[in-house]
Amino acid sequence: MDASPASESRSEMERMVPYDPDQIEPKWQERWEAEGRYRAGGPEDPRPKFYALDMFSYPSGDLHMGHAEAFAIGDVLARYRWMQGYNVLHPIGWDSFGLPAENAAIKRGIHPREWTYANIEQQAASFRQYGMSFDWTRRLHTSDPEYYRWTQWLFLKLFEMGLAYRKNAPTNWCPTDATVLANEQVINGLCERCDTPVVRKDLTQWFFKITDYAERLLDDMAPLEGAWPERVLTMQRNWIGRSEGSEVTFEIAETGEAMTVFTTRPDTLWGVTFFVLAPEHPQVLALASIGGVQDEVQTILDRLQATPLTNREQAESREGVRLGVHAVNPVNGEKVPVFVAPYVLMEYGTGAVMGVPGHDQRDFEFARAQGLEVRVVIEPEGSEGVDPATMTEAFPHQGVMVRSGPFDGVESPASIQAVIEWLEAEGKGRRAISYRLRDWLISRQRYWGAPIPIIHCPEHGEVAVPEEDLPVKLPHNVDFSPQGASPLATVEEFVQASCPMCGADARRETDTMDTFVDSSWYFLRYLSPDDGTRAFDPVEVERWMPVDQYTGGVEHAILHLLYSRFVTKALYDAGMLSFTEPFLRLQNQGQVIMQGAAMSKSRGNLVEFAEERAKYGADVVRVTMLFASPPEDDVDWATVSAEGTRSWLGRVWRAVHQAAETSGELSEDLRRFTHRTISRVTEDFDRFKYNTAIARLMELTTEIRHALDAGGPAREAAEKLVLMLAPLAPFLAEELWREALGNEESVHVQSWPEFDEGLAAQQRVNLIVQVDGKVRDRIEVSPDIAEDDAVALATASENVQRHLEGREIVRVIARPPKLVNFVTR
RNA sequence: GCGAGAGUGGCGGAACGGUAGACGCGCCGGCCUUAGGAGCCGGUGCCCGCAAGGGCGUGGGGGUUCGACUCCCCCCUCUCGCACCA
Repeated sequence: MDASPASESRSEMERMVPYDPDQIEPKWQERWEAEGRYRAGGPEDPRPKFYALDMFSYPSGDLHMGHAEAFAIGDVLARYRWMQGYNVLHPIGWDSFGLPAENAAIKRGIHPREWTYANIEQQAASFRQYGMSFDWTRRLHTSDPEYYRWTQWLFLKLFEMGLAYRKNAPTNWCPTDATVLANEQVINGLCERCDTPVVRKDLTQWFFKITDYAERLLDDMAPLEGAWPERVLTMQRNWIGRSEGSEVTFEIAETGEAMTVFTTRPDTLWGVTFFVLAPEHPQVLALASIGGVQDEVQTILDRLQATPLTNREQAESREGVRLGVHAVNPVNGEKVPVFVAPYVLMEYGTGAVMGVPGHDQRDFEFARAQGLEVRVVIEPEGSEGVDPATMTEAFPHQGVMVRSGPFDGVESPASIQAVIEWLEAEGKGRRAISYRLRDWLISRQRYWGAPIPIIHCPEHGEVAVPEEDLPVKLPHNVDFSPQGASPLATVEEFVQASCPMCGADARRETDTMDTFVDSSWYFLRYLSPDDGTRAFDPVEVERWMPVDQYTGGVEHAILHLLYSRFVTKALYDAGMLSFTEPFLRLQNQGQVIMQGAAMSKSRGNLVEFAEERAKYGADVVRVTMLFASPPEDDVDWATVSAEGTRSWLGRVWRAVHQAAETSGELSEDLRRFTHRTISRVTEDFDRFKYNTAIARLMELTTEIRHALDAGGPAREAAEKLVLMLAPLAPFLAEELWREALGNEESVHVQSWPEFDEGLAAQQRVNLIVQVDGKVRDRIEVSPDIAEDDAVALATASENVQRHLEGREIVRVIARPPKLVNFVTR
């Protein structure tokens, strides 16, 4: 290779200022801000709208590389849509209520508010340094009274609709910290903070009736198919856990009271040999007294009471207490013994099950442990009978009904339907659907959250705080160290209230709301963040919603996304929204891990965004993240090369500067390559495949380099390169666009480059010639080569001739211009 | 156990059923340099061969096809969710 290109670029380099992010990034950040560059257009804006939403940040500290990944992906899309001519709304806010603020405050002796807002400021500064195209005028924090006022309004709305209610429920309780813990805060049965074994405690709690929406939450997933990641939809489906079956009513022989069970297999009713109640079932103690076994039952209850909800070992045992009463099987009048056993859960179905040991593994194990009869009433088709005495496990599959009275010989699955219809006709049961989904427990005995706007009146019970009295403000000076009750209960002036209905002395609710309530509607608040008269402006909501693209981590696959969907449907039912699904498309980005492990402070492998940014610059961090893998895959920061990215952006820097000095028509080759690149990069952007888009841009950079080294013009190609680089490396692109290429206007208001189909098409392609499927030659041909010509060329190939020697061609597969395959014998 | 997804060079990763490994990291060689951890040019799946060329290669085994990383069946491994859901 000739040495002169190298020396040429060397002299260029000596004249040229080197690529230095520190010199360009702060400058543009300030100017964009001053120009209001990313403010969404108002109602008069004629462009089509695009609502690009990123899952907002929890202010637990400064940004780390996980944020860098997630927000880079969201930002590239927003910038790309701007360039495509959309009016883009790309807001940012903070999910700023929550337990970590309290924990940090307790640990450091500062107020949660101080800690929270200091972190927010730090994150906001980092976002700016990162080049995020946020509309800062819409910024919100869920812990601001101006925001949580409307979270309280939402609560009242649901309360009014009968969707918010209070009931007694078991919770996780840490005896040392004297507080309730979320399930996530119980690690292996221990309190995450003090390692004390967690126990169960029944408390009266507020719930949202999300179970009323189970069916719709399921049905409305249909249009999300293909637009949301499949696994998120699957997780939501599993979480809702719909089971079809029937309810069947048994009768307690000794008392005559009805006892209903839910079963998905009513075709096994003739195999019932016992009946089991959950220990917490409300009838248990009364029934136990009949058989005189209250003490045994109480022992189980006490032990359960001391067992954390998350500890399942307890329930895996097959212990149980015979209550001494009997249940009458409605299908055959048989009396079977009633037990109480911890393997039956109060939370699912009716808290009572019919015991069918022949066809349910848990029932089978229980029967063996308790010495109960196992009866086979379903047999595999064509089997000559199963002996219960020698069974080692239940037969839970479908089959033919036997020993089932009128249903003998009926096969499943039709048998299930037949039995249900028969039960309904006989008045012994009915078709039923059971869900795994429970109501959403939203009360927290915590300080740093939105107070629940309810007043407890001795006369009128739970009374809504009148809307005009909102917000119910969080008092500032509160001892928020864990006491057992909500810290707000210790603030007498907060608690004291008068009943809005009768004016009598009353007490304010002291629980605060789960932070998932805050985040279940924030995407609506962005649309009119300063409206002091209502939660959201319906006109703006009509204009912007639903969200066109939602970007965030899979960790919210269930909770946040399910809650937001629920709240949207509830507001639709309230007549306040015209749509029932908030997010049209969902994009999950992968996690950023470090040396094969999830990043965490405790593991000591947390990579701070600020450090990487200081080392490489924002553009390099962005591009490195995006180039490492497709957005949905995990990225191990230890295995990616920011150095490689920096060196590429340096090449871009030099090539564009040098190309800017050239003028005139591009060479045919470079022009075609440029158009081809635009075509492919556009396609990659549309598929969110930023990694391959960057690879294409790297190739274009190399082509420009070659053209320059050959002394040819490259300016036009460099311009296109910079335009396509703009969403990915916004600072560098802006600097090159305005300074090196000398444009007046920002690169970020330019249109995405167009390409000419004809030019983008390849003018020479490789014709693959195969003999029996093995590649024997590659011939460069025109893309519009005729089949005959292709076969002729292929036949003429020397190497192909060698392989055809002595063989008979039985078939020729020709797919011009790509392939000719000779099939021989 | 159930459900979902994934297994491709030393590494991150590319490949409408049609050139496997684009692009990058790393490594090797060259150029330029007083020097270079800068830049530029080239090479780089494994094996045989000076080369031309050939053989083998996408977790394993079958199948469909002229042709399979890609589609179908069975198996193995890994990751992630859920997990006594009656």
